[in-house]
Amino acid sequence: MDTALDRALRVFRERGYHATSIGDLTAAMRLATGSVYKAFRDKHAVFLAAFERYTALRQEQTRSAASRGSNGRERLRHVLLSYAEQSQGIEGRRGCLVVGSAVELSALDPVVGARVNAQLKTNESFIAGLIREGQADGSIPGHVEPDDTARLMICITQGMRVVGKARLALDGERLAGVAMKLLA
Amino acid sequence: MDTALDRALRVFRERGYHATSIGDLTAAMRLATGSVYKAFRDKHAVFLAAFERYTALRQEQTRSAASRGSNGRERLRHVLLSYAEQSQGIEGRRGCLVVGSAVELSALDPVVGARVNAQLKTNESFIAGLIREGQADGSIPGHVEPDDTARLMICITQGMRVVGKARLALDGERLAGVAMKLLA
DNA sequence: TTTATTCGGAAACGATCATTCCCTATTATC
DNA sequence: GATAATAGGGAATGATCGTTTCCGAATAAA
Repeated sequence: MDTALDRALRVFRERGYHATSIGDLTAAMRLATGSVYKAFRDKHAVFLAAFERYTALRQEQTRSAASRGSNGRERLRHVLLSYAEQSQGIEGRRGCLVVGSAVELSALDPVVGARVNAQLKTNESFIAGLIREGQADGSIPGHVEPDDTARLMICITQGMRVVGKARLALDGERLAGVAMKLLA
Repeated sequence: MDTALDRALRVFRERGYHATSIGDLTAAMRLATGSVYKAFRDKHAVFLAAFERYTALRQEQTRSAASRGSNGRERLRHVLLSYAEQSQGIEGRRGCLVVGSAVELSALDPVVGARVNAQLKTNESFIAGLIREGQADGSIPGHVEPDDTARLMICITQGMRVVGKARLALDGERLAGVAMKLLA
């Protein structure tokens, strides 16, 4: 079941919602039409389940990246590096389901829109938390505005996914290096 | 003709490519089905024409915003402010056709993919040019890396459009203020 | 072994899609 | 003033969409 969802996830990431047909879905999931509709109410429900799984997986990856740092500043740097890496190459071309949903569905589908909005806010407050950690442990100056900086960093990470989809190279070390100026 | 294209443009920005039917298009353009197919080869051609018009219009807006600054640094600040403003409110929810095309079509449609890629590179070198101007006129320190900084700023601007679609508020002055640290 | 029950597969359904065709005005030409 | 040419409007068309329904196989219960 989770493996089938992972396969659906991949198709949605590559093709978006509207461009993936049930045929694409069944081919990727190695399931027949009837079986998909036995497991899910409709295409929208498959998408929502895939979205939920994606955010859970990505959240885990991001926390794991953060944990590689020894203080707030370093944790933040590793988060940026992780985003840059994920946005590049074959994984980058596959795309981010949150960004894809924000652009393709946020304005048309209130349910998806709410989930995208919630996910962005979660990510943002996670970053703001890392900034405050850094200020507490002395690795980030106290005059840095956590909320504004976090929102800008969300723009950076989401922007990386867009740029990565368009096949522009993203040198994680250099980009993260420049971005760390925001913590000066 | 240009007004019809503007109307088509708006629909594509709001709904993306796959979710806009010919019916949506004819309703927005106030034209019958046959008339649309007399003016354009197919839906894809309408989209390409709308895309071209959009990038021309946006480029003009961005250059105009840049011209409001008196030196390289200030020009860059006005560009960021312009992007933040465009990404907000009703205009932000309408979305950016470049970002939308990058996410929805870049991987599926080579023609659109190439245009998106070219547009991003144009924007990026415009920003890099402003940075170099600033370094020449003394408003930006010489140790700033123009290319890396420009690429990161492209991530910021594209990210703003994503965040704006998801209805997160973007305070232009504050965001631009934080982003200007990248020029320190 | 027999009988339910569950699960996956494939054909069939109406709806909607992009596209084409034909008709009707309107303009320009002779 | 008649006629050719063109531009726009709307119905018809085949294809594809999401969804439903029905059928067969496999498993568990009796």
